[in-house]
Amino acid sequence: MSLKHAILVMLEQEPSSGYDLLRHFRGSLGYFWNAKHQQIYRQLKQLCDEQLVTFENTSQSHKPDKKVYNISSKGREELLQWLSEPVSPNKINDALLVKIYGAELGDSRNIESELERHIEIHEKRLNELKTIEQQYESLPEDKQVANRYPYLTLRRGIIGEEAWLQWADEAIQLFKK
Amino acid sequence: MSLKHAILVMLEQEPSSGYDLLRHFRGSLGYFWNAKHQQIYRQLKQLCDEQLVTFENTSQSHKPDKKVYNISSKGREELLQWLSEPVSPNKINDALLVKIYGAELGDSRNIESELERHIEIHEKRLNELKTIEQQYESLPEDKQVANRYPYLTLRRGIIGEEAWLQWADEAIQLFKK
DNA sequence: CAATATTATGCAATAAATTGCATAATATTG
DNA sequence: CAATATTATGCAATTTATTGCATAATATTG
Repeated sequence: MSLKHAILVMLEQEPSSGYDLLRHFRGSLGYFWNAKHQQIYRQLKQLCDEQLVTFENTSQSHKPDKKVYNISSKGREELLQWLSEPVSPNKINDALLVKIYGAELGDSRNIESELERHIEIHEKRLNELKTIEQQYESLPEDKQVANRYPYLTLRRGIIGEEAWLQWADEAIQLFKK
Repeated sequence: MSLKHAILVMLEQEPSSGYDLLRHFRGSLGYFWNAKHQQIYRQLKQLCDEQLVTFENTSQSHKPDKKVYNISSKGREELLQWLSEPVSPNKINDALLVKIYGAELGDSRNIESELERHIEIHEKRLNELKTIEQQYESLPEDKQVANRYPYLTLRRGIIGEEAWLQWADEAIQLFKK
């Protein structure tokens, strides 16, 4: 499980509320980790129990109160430990590919339109990522250097989405035959 | 959950035992669905309970008995139904990227060697997939046409792995700086 | 001939993720 | 001004996935 560590990595960068983390997961970091708000809030509570994070109640004007979480020194230790351990490569469980695998059975036009729907989603995603990349490229060099590792994860997203779309092109051509 | 449907899709192609399915998942199909043997056996039992599959006990000479599962007509219905429903795009939860995101904190040489370890795994995987592709390409045309949809999923694997390695190249260059 | 790998199956416990439910204030759009 | 979206939080139940344990026969390699 790395939701724990994904959260710690983010808190290390800056103190955040559960909602901040959620947006982070949905936005720029969503191309490498996904989590629902229920999962995040629960995980934050657990991290509190394990004393890996602390929090402060912050009242906001005209908005509900929020809890701003900070990584603790114990949390930083845990994170460093985890960073030094090997992780296993990503497992792919891709329902769309299961469908395509079985396309002979079903209505291939239906599956084709499903594929087109996915293409739109991936194109949108790629555009979002490229926008973030442009923002990165317009940063002064020192800030680019400071963010080179997070930038690498962005590159993974871009290269991954481009490859996905390249594959989808091949797929569509086969469906059109 | 699509393990259910992944199994049904495979049983639709040919009757298999739990162990056959496991090898299928580990081998040619592993690039789009992963499952442990415990999960497969349990799922097969559930599919039996739901009457989506049937099975026959087959005794083998010099080997333990096995149960060969068949998709039932009810199972085929269920599968067709599922094929017509939309699925949501794949969620990516990539622990390696979490690590790279946080590489500034940890020992970057450590993370670099971790990356190299992953590169070897992905290179091996790509070679396996390309071997399968060559086998496909040497099939007579009618068989190629018959397997064009499963072939598409193979293409997804190849394009995906190539893109991964392309990204890893970029990443290694940055670590070497 | 001993160790290891492969074929073959499964239960039980735990961990993780998803889904449903629940609240509540402000902001925005039509 | 009503509807919808956004900000903000969380519990409970269910579903899925992983890990540990367990067995047992044959095949292969050193």
